[in-house]
Amino acid sequence: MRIPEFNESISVKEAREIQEKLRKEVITVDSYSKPIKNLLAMDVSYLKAGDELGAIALLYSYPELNLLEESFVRKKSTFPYIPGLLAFRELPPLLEAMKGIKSEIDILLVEGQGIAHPRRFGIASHLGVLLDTPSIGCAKSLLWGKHSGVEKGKGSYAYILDQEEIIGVALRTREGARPIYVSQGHKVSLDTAGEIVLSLVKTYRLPEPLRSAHIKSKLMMTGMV
DNA sequence: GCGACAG
DNA sequence: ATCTTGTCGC
Repeated sequence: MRIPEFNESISVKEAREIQEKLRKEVITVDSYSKPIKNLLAMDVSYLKAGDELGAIALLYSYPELNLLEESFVRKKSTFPYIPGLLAFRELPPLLEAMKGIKSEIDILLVEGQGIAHPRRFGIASHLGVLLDTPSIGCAKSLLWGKHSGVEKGKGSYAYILDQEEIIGVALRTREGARPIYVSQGHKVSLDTAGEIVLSLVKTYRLPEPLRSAHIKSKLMMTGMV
């Protein structure tokens, strides 16, 4: 898979303009032909002190979830964390990590929002559009929109709304745990995104691939491995 | 001005 | 995101 260049020296204003321009490319209906046979889980970890980011990409077979490939890179941060502009901070290292993955990728699972974003262009949508690959956004907390209460049982959900528009789902993946926030990244419908995420949940709140990515990137970053 | 605010 | 042990609750 060819990885595009990413302009890392832009202003906050330009970043928002890029989102407004690229949001037009997002496709929010299922738009892939071949069955999904693998999935790339991606996450970024930090160190308490310092300005380095550690990005990891784990390729799993789907739906068996056997780890097929793994790539990790460290990179200096070039953009601050600003709500709504997370992609400009984390995409550079994530794209770098993807260069270490040899196989063709069927779908991307990204830590963060898809279209559940003020400009409908969270990091998962951004990555999906740049690579023209189906992607799903999966976040641990809400950035944009409102939702009603979610029933107690696993699999229950409530739509995330911005006015009248549905921009994602608050999905209960485990009883007694707060819901997670799933939204279309690119080329997948909300239904499909929710179904895939739920199929990846085993024992914990987070889907297994993202949970592993969290743990592994943290270990790599702290030099524990 | 006030409140909200992915990682 | 990150700093951190025990502890309350199902």
